[in-house]
Amino acid sequence: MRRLRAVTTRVEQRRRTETRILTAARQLFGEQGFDRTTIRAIATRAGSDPGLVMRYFGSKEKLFAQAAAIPADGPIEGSPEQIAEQLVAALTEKLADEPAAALAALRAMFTHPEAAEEVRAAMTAQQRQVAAQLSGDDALVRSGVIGALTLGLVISRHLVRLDGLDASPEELMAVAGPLLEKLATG
Amino acid sequence: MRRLRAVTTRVEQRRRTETRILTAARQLFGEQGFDRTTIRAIATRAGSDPGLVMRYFGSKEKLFAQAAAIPADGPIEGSPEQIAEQLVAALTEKLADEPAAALAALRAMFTHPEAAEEVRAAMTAQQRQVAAQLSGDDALVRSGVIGALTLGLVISRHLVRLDGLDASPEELMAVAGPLLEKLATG
DNA sequence: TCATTCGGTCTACATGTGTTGACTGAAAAG
DNA sequence: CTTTTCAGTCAACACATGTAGACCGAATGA
Repeated sequence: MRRLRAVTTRVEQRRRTETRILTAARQLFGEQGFDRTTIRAIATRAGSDPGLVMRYFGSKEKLFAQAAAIPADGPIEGSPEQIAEQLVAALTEKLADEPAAALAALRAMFTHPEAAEEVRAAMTAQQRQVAAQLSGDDALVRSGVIGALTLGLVISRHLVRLDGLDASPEELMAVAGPLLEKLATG
Repeated sequence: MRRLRAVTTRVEQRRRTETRILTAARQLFGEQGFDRTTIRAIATRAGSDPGLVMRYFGSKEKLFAQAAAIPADGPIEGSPEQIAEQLVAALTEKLADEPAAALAALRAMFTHPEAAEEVRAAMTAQQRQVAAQLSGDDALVRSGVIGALTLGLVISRHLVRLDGLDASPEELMAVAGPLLEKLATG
């Protein structure tokens, strides 16, 4: 303990390396999905080694679970008008910049069962909140269409890079916002 | 040639086997995507042999290209109201039953570059037609949102099986139809 | 100063997969 | 009847990948 302070301590070095690996994993999972992303590629991009990746994260599955954890959305509640307002705000944010972890989950959800469950859970949670506050016997369908529209826009912009969706979030919401209002208010 | 007629002729047998393989491939590609679908699994489901699959289709890539070919949509043209009407008709059909080949392409597009190009091409084609007929300087954005909404609904229903989207196509279109009209007419 | 921990590197193994080629038997052709 | 073609089967190969374990050297702690 009575030593000259090392330039970087050991725990800090460990933390940095883990972060580099996790960042590289998020990027690659988001770009290529789960199956096409190899432990070796992650290690290379992180400037590290496949063996370390395994030692630190246990397995490719566990690494993915950590890298593709979707941050929970805030609660949605209030009158239909307030609901619409909150939906617009949430979607605007998702269009501006969706976190890399969420993009990784979205990319992988179509081929990776656990990623599918992750996204389903997140979407279902929001959907139930919305449906509970809406009136009308088609509330469930409308909340479903809200989810589908949200999913479609986020995917089309960040993953598919569809023509016309590379506009600014404001321009997009000028078009999509009224749709959400219509769906929320009936 | 002067023989008793065989129960099934050779060319016919060949055609049948090819069809069984193609059907099995479409199903599996649609259920699990490209990477997780193995030639062996396709052969097994088709009641055939991996070697035959290769001989008949050349490679896994070529088989996928044949299995995941998206049928082209009909032309879309006319006034904004007519455009809306045609969009509603097209989407209703996609919600009722999307062909297995299209589902395979949609499932694989997020991880398989050629599948992505396939879907992009189909969507871009329709999108250009729509954008050309719409008025307003946000025509491109609106056509993009139309595409995103369509994609979101089809994916959410057939691939993600989102809550609330298992309703009948009519119920869904009762909610989504007005959105398309709004997008088309501005 | 000495022993221990631990981040990092390298090698190797087991497994699954696309793909190839040899082989068989029956249908087709003469 | 003889030869040729070809659908179908089987075994094997080359390769990539997840994963485990041995090993090294520096930071750590007494």
